[in-house]
Amino acid sequence: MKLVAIASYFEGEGKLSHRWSNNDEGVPASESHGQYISAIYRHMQIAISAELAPYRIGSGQYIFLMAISFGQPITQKALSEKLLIDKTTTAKAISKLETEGYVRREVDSSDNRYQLLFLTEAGQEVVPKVQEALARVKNKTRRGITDAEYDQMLSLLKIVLYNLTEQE
Amino acid sequence: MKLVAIASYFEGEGKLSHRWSNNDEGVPASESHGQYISAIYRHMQIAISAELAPYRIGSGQYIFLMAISFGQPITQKALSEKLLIDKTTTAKAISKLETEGYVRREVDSSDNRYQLLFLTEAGQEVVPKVQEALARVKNKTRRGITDAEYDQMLSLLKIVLYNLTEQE
DNA sequence: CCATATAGGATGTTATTGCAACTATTATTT
DNA sequence: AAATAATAGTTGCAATAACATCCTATATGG
Repeated sequence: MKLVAIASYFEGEGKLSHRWSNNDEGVPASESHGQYISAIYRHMQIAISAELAPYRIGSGQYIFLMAISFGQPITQKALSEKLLIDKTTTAKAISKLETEGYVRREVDSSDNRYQLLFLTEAGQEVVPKVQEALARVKNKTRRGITDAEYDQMLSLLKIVLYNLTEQE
Repeated sequence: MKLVAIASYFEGEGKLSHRWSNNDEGVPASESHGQYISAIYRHMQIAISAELAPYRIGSGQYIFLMAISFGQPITQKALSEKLLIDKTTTAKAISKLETEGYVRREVDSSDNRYQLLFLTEAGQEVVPKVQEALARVKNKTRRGITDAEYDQMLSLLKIVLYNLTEQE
């Protein structure tokens, strides 16, 4: 896939704006974050899939692997809430990670509804490699952005997410 | 789907940070935009799907409808490049819009490989409604963000997208 | 104690998306 | 002019993700 032009259908013939080509009037009021969020999401999926292919981990599974490694054991329900992902999506991602041998399920003996999730040995071993791969993608995509700007962007993204998920 | 907790697996037990709960040291270095981009993307898809359901337009089609309305006629190839979307995805989205009666295909007589895309009458009529629906989602999600901050966020998102798509 | 409600997961289906491979048309090369 | 390249689009397949629904286990109300 050749990526040539802009992401905004509001900009007509314009090219993807880089920092230095932003005009002085700022971003047009008609522009929306949605288009950029969407394009960034899709292309990050592509980049991460390529990075993690050697470990047979897809772009739909790595977040769960990382979350489990952060605080195991954890239940699927807790994962879903933490990552704001539907519980059925979580169930299927965990199944794949289990099939690949990275995650182990164990029924909580105090409440048989719960399945506690642990990393296997293979899981423990692969986590650092996944972290490195994710860091590579992150560093590539934030080139030319200062720490302060990056922090600001994250703060704003958090507000957007909050507005999307916490309202009425 | 109940959305309760945080989006970051780096934050442990923390809750989704709102502007006012950001600590003074700023965002931890380990946090990444990826998780927020992903969550925002998925929840925007949900919100937009709900808004556009009455018109039988899915979250995968509205961008194409808007882009066609912006500058018709246009080819699928041009749409794909403009929106940074794979051409096969474009083909399928256009098929749906055609089935719903919003878009019309016409072979370019000067080069039979091209199919020029136009809005139908129904398409012309639905576009303003789609714009309103998108504006509702946009306005909801940018509550509490000033114009200047929003502009800054878009500028930074553009850099991220540029880094993802224009590098080697 | 039993009926109902609630909670955690699993399964089936559908929509979005990208890749590989293909067809058809135009452009280029020899 | 014939063979080969390149271009626009389509089709088949697989992965991600959500919704509806169901199952099982625990909690709660009568």
